[in-house]
Order: sequence, then structure tokens, then C-alpha cells
Amino acid sequence: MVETLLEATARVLVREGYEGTTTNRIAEVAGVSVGSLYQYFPNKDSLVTELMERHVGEMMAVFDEKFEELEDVDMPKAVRALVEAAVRAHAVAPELHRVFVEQVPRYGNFDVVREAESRIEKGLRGFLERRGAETAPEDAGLAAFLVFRTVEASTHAAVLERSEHLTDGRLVEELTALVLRYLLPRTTTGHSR
Amino acid sequence: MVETLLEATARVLVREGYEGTTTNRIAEVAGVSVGSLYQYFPNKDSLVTELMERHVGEMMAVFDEKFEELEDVDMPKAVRALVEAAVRAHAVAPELHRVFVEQVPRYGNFDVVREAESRIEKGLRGFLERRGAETAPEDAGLAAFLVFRTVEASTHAAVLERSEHLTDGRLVEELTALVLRYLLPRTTTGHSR
Amino acid sequence: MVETLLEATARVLVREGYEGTTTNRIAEVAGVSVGSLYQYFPNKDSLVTELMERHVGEMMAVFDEKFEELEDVDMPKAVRALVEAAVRAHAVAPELHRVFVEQVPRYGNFDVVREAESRIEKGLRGFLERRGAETAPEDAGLAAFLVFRTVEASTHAAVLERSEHLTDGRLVEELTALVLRYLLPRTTTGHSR
Amino acid sequence: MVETLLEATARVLVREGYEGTTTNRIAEVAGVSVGSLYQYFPNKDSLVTELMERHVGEMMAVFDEKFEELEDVDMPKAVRALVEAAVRAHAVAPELHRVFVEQVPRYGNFDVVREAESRIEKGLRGFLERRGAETAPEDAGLAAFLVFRTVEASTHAAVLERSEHLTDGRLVEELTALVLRYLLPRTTTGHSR
DNA sequence: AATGAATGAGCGTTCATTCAT
DNA sequence: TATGAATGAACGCTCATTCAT
Repeated sequence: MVETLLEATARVLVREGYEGTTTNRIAEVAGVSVGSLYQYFPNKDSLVTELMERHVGEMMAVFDEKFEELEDVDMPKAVRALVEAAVRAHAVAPELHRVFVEQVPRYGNFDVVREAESRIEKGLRGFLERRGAETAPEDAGLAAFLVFRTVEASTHAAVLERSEHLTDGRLVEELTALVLRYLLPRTTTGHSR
Repeated sequence: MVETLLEATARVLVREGYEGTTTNRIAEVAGVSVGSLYQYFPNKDSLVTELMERHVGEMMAVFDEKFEELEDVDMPKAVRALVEAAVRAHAVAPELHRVFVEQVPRYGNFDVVREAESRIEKGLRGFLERRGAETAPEDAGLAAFLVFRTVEASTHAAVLERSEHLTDGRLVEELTALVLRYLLPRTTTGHSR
Repeated sequence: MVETLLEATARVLVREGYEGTTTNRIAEVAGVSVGSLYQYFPNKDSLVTELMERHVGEMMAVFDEKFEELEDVDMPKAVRALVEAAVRAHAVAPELHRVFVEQVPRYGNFDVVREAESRIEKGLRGFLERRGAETAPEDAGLAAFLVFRTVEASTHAAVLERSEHLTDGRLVEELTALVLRYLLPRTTTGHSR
Repeated sequence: MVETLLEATARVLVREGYEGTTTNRIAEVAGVSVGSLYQYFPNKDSLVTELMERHVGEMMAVFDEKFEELEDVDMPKAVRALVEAAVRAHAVAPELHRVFVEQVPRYGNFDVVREAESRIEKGLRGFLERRGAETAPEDAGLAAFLVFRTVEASTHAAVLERSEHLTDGRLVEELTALVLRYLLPRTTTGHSR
């Protein structure tokens, strides 16, 4: 039931946008009555929030899988893994992701997102501190912030408006180069002329 | 009157969020009657859209001023100018900016935003093509996309959650280094150890 | 519920006129909430239209019952039956009838009325054509038009402003004479001196 | 100014219907400001009422002109004059007439109409009483009522939906026959076979 | 547990009317 | 006298939520 309702919520959100998403419509699409909906969820927002938590959970699961590879490899491989992790995470459910970003008003529901972002950024910072000797930036915290925002924004935008560069691998390539040159400026990285 | 209403709209949006923004509330805060509101704006969304257009216009004006400096200077100066332009643009009205990004559902109203973004990205691409000989990335279009998203996301996030790094200049410094190393990887740039 | 709402609509229409008929008022009089009203009727006009269709349906049912007698009787009896049918139809719900005629703006909702009128007029024409040999008017279509309008208008006006002549039977008597003399001019009909 | 406003009211009524007729629209069409409108008319309904009074006045002027001929001629000529008077009166401004009948809610504004109708009916009654010796109906009041309603309804309906029978003179012919046979049943009237 | 009819606060919007200029 | 910007009560309608069955 909970699953059915969350799936219906996702479908309605994607199809009709946040403003067009009513509890009666969700119940209808789920094939149950509104009353049943309210027996499993206290209010409309709890549905959306739960859906968001699950979605973020899935993205993080995909991300974490690759993110763990970072420790035992050299920097080029680590950065590439990071970028690939971001791309895969964004590819989990792009339409749902878009509706969360573009349609849902941000209140408490976005705490999950902020926590996930914070966790990634902290992980990145720890990684950079552990590799301190070889990386250029002095302030690992600031570097983690910049690298995270850079990778997140680029993959996010690419998923929504440059999907062609996702499939041909060019985005991963170039974004890896960008991050790598920032972190290891002395080495000649990537495909410079 | 138009000004008063738009100011009231901005205040209500920031204070109550998009969903709490009603035309009667706007009129009340503006100190006029709903009827007057509807003599100047055909419907609720037109207020929000107009406010957004003005805000984007102001951001772009601030941005463009610095952006023009890019042509006649060397790459380090040009990239620094770009980053500073982005920071200043985001500092125009951070609270209003946040409400647009976090609260307003994206439909036609975001066309202005998309146009502005597109214009900047194209400008950046032209800039990179003109400097082709000295820059590393082969695909100026992709590079412009990455640089734009990187700078936008970093300044955006910094304005909203790392304002301390804006005032001490460290964000500008580091972001400039990041972009510069991407574009000119062979030179030793910035403050590496 | 549908019945309750339609009854309430009728009461409010009669009591307050069309302009004073609001959906909240109807709901209030019906003893339900506006929300319920909108669960059974898509909008305000649909209530009025439905009420009108039922009213016309009832008038026609009453009318048709007598109208069927026309075929197998002589002309005087047939014309009297016609007039009596009209009087009875108009007596079904005079106050509601008045409000439809005097208060409700005529748009699509009056299509039922026009159809009913058209059906009666066509029936009358068929009747006249079948009795062609004995009736005076050459053009059965025109005669049907005149007879229909004459009977309709007279009974209508009588119901609304000469109800005394309805109860004493004088109106039926005289109107029958009028129609009969038109259709059968050579016979001495009715109560001439 | 008063003329301009009334003309504008008529135009708006015909074009937009009663519900679409707003004082601001009237003022706009009249080329003056709403304020001016309210300097000559105390409220919206007074415009409509005044327009109705004038329209009824014009119809009655046209009607009366022919109606006066009734006295000094024989019955066939008198009845024909009556019918022609009705037709001409209805042809004065058919579109405006329609909008009054079909769109304007009947309150005090229709008093003019009721007075005019009453005057005609009384006139008819007097005429019938004066011609008592030659006419059939015993009750001149009832006969006047029937003749008036018959002629009014037939010309009214013909103007709105059988205009072809107005121009070819058939309606006048047949309606005259109808009334004449009612009033003078013993004579062979009209074009019987 | 499941239903879905019923609720009603509150929304966006209109328009007859006013009144300072 | 003429203006038209300003008014605000009131409308039709929506939808998150409840509760008797």
C-alpha cells in the first residue's frame, strides 16, 4: 500500500507538477480511496517527503558504491570514479529528480538533500586531507566545497539539458580533467593539446 | 503602484514562501486593495514573473559590467573578472534569489532565467574560441558549459551557505584558480604549495 | 443529494432571483457544504440547466399525455384537448416557470425549451396536415406556428396574471373557440351570440 | 452625454449580453470615463431601465400610429391595422428587443413593459366594446386579453425566428385571418379553400 | 482495514461604485 | 464638469482533510 501510494505520488508529480498533485488524484492513480491514503500518511507533504527520502537514498546508494573506490586508487582514477558516481546517481530517476528540484517548495523536506550533500562534501574533504601531500589546494574544506558543487552542478545540468554528452562519455572525460587539474596542477592531465 | 506591488510581492514571497503568497496578502502588505492589484497585473503569476524578470535583469546588469572586461586582459585577469562578476550578481538580492530558486515552480516564468544563462554560456564560448590558441579544452562549447555551471553553482551555494568565504575573498581566489588551471593547465597557476 | 440540491436551487431561484442565486447560498439552503455541491455538479449553471431540463420534461410529460388524444377525435374535441394540455403543462410549477422565463439569461440552457417547442409545433403541423381536408389554412406549417404561439402565450400569460380565468374554465373555453374558428371557419363554433 | 451612454449601453448589451455588460465597458464604448457615467445615472440598472423605457416608447409610438386607424374603418381593416402595427413595433429594434426579453432579469424595469401591454389591452377592450354588436366574444376583456397575447406572441416569435414570413406578408395575412375569424365567426373571412 | 461522501476555509478574481484631483 | 485610480464585498470554485459506515 505504502509502495503503491508512493509510486502513484511519483507518477502524478512527474505528470502534473507539484501544484497539480492532489491527494485525491494520488489515491485515484494508486487505485485506492483517499481515506486509505490518510491511514498511511498523515498529510500530503509526508508523501512527498517520504518519496524524496527514498529517492535521495537511492541516489546515495548508487553514489556510495563508486565513492568507496576512491581510497585505494591513484588520483586520476579516484576523480574519475567520483565523477562517474555523480553521473550514475543523477541517472537513477531523472524525471523525478527534476520535479523535486523544479517544482517542490523547499522546507523541511529538503533536509534529507542537505544531509546527503553534507555527507558527500565531508567525505570529499576527508579524502582530500588524506591525500594532502599530493594535492594543490591548501584549504581542504574549501576545495571539497568547490569540487562537490562543480561536479554536482555539471552532472545535474547535463542530465537535464545535455544528455548527449552523458552517453558519449565526453562529459565525464572533461569534468574529470577539470577537477584533476585543479587538484594536481603540476602534472599534465587529461587531453591537452 | 507597480513598484509598490512588486516590492510587496517580494516581501511576501520571502516571508511566507510561494504557497503563502496570496493576492490579498500582497495587496494588504502593499497597502492597497486587491482591486488595484488587478488593475496593474492581470493575475497572480504575472507579479511573480515580472519580479523575476527584473531580478534577472539586475543580476545580468551587474554581471555584464564586469563581463565586458574579459576581452582586453590576460587569462588570469579575465577569469578573475568572470568569477567576481558572478559573485556580485548573486549578491544583488540573495533572499529574493533564494525564494525564486527554492519556492517558485518552474514554468514559463523561468524562460528569462534560461535565456540569461544561455546568453552567458554563449558569451563564454565565444571568449574561449577567441582565445583558442592558449586554452587547453578542445571543445569550446563543452568547456563553456562546464565553466559556467561551475562558477554559477559555486557562487550560488556560497551566497546561500558560505557567505563567510565571500567576504574574505577566499572563494573568488580559489574558484579563479580552479577555472584557470582547467583552461591553462601548463602554467603553474594560483597559490599551489 | 442531487434532488436536495436541485430543490434548493429552485427555492433560491424563486426567492432571490437568478442574480441572487449563489452556489454558497444553494448549498446553505440544501443544508450541505459547497464542496458537496461541486461533487455532484461541475458548476453553477449545470444546476440551473439540469433544473430546467427536468422542469421542461415534466411540462412535456403532462402535455404529451393529453396531446395524444388528438388523433381519434373530432376537431372541436382535439382543439380543446390541445388547449387543456397547454394549461395543465403551465400549471405544473408556475413559480419556477416564471423564474426561468423572467430571470435566467438564455444561452445553451434554453436549447431544451427550443427543442420542446419545436417538437410540439411539428406535431401540430403533422396533425393539421392529416386533417387537411377539413381545415381552412392552406399552409399547415404557418398555421401550426400561429396556433402554437397563440396557445402557448395565452396559457402562459393566464397562469402568471389571470389565474382566475384558469380555474373557472373560461380561458380554456374561449381559447378553444378562437383556435377552432381559425381552423374551421365555416362551422359556427363556440358560444357566439 | 446621456444619449452617448445609452447608445453604448445598447451596443454592449447586444454584443455581450446582460452579464457581460459592465459599467466600465459601457463607459469605454461611450468614450467617457466611468465617473461621468455616474454623474448622469445613479447606477447600472438605471441605464438599462432608461434604455428600456425609450425602447418601449419607440415601439409604442410606432404601434399607436397605426392603432389610431382602428376606429373609423371596418373590422377587417381594423384587425389588419392592428396586426401591422404589432409587426412594425417589433421591427423597431429587434436585436435590442431580443436582449431585453432574453437577457435582462425582470424587476421594476419591466413595469414600463407591463404598463404598455396593459394600455394596449385596455385599448383593445374599448375597441371591442364599442364594436360589441358585430363581434362574437361575449367577454370583451377576455377577448382583448386573448387577441393581444396572440398578436404579440406571433409577431414577437416571427421577428425572432420566422423573419421570412414577415417580409413576404404571409404572417400578417394569416394572423389577420385568425383574429378576424375569432371576432367575426359568421362571415367567411380570409383565404379559405 | 478500507471507503468515499462530506466538509469548509480560503483561494484568485470581478465589477459596481466612490472620490480626490 | 470630467476623470479614472482605487476600493472591497462577494463571487465561483478547489482541495487537504475527516469520519460515519
